[in-house]
Amino acid sequence: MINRGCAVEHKTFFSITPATMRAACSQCNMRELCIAVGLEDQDLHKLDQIVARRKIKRGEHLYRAGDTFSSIYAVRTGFFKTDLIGDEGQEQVTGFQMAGEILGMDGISTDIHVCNATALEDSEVCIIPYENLETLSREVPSLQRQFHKFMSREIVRDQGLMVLLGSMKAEERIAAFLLNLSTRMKARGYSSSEFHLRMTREEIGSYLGLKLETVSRTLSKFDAEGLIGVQHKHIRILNSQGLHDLLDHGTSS
Amino acid sequence: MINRGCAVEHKTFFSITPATMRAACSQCNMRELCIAVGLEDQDLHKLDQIVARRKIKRGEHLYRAGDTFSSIYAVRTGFFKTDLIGDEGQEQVTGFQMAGEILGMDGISTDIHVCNATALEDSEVCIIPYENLETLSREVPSLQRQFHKFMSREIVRDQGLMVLLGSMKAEERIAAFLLNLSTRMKARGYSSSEFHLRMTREEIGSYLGLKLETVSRTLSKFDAEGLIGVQHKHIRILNSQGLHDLLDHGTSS
DNA sequence: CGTGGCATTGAAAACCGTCAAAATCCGTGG
DNA sequence: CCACGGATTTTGACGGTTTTCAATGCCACG
Repeated sequence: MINRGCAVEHKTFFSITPATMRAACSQCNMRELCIAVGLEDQDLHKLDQIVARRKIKRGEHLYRAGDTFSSIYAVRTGFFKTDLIGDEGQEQVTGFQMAGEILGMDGISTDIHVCNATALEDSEVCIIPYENLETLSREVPSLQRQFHKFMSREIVRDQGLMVLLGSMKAEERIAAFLLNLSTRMKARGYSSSEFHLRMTREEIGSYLGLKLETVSRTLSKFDAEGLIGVQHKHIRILNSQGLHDLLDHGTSS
Repeated sequence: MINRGCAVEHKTFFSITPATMRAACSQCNMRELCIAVGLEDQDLHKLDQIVARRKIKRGEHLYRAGDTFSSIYAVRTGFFKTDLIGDEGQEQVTGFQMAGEILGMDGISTDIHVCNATALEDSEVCIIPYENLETLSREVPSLQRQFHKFMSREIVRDQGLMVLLGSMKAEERIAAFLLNLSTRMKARGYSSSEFHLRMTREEIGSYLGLKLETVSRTLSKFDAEGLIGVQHKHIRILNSQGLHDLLDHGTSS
């Protein structure tokens, strides 16, 4: 639906074509954030042999709940969301992923993806076929270690979100969300104080366990208090410390 | 503090003593639920070589947030909780673990445990030293695969909890919790309709993002409606379908 | 038999969700 | 270039659910 222009064929997903090109982890500027972190040159080249790339346009799915699992994906450029659709059709966003972050590890458990992964802007991913990754990580211990660290990091991230959802009030959730985005932008060389939200208020709300009206209201309140500047999807962090203080405070009293 | 009686030394954790005995996965009746599932006999024996056991008394910690990570643990008997302590000291329970389930994978990410693991009854765990597991899983692909599946399962479990915390009302959360416990008891050969809760109302509430009073009230309401029977920590599931119906309903409308 | 932790129950208040309406933005087509 | 329509966002008023505060009861354990 969002497919105007750029009329070249981009349909072949699992062979090397303009759409899915041989990757070059050894050349990638995301390699220090990605699963390739800390690998020797010779091991990077082995990784190059199994990794391909694929472009995903905004609104397209990288995979859907129910799809057979075959690969994990590293975001190279762009922005994704993952979500689950509950029994009655309501969406629950489980994460937002940016460059260097890994998608698809939910599928290893049962060989079927349990969530959807959708591009929120035109994006590019590295495709890491899981069977090949298993094989390669048997001969490259540092790759094995990194892969395990990334799975563990996902577990820790999810538990952090459980704390947020289980014990924080709306203002604390929004503050935590903004600070988290800010930190991740900074780690990628972008401004930590000014960025565009790639997701809707509804998606933010779903992620944080709030309704979109509550998200909107809270952002407006922060704006009125001078903590942030809000213009639609453009956010400026004006008082980072003030947002931090909101977190520590709500839990005390 | 809950250490009266049983005055034998139980202090040596990483050598083979009465407290940490050589395990025998090949003999273990939990092996089909545990990480050893599907392994050939010869591979089971290799696993035996690296696994030890340890008894944990009720109230004792298996590990604490901040501890250096060295091993993951498989629950052999008993019942555990994992929790995080927030910046201001409030507890957030992140999970309850029973026989066959794996603890400690949060530590792989940074080599430091981020959560506490506490025995809620006298328990026994299998200690699986992580370095050895990495090494062995390089030569035993089916073990490698199982380990990855367990990490992925943990991710999927956490995401399910995120859905619960992000979109369910109190009654739905309690119903989901009881049904989840019931299912896991049944998988271990216990009654699915009658069991003892090993945790307090406060721990249940922390896990489900509710206050203990709400947990108590909701259990009383279910009791009054004939869905369950409640006597302190003893629970009988009287109308399993009725609990299921609560789940589907709340999400519609 | 008394103490302390845990659980239950009630009443009031806070917080967030729901419903509703208006405003703004963005892509499309005239 | 401007006008239009749909999606998104903002804002307000109200109501419901859960939390908070408080008091009582129950049970296990010493």
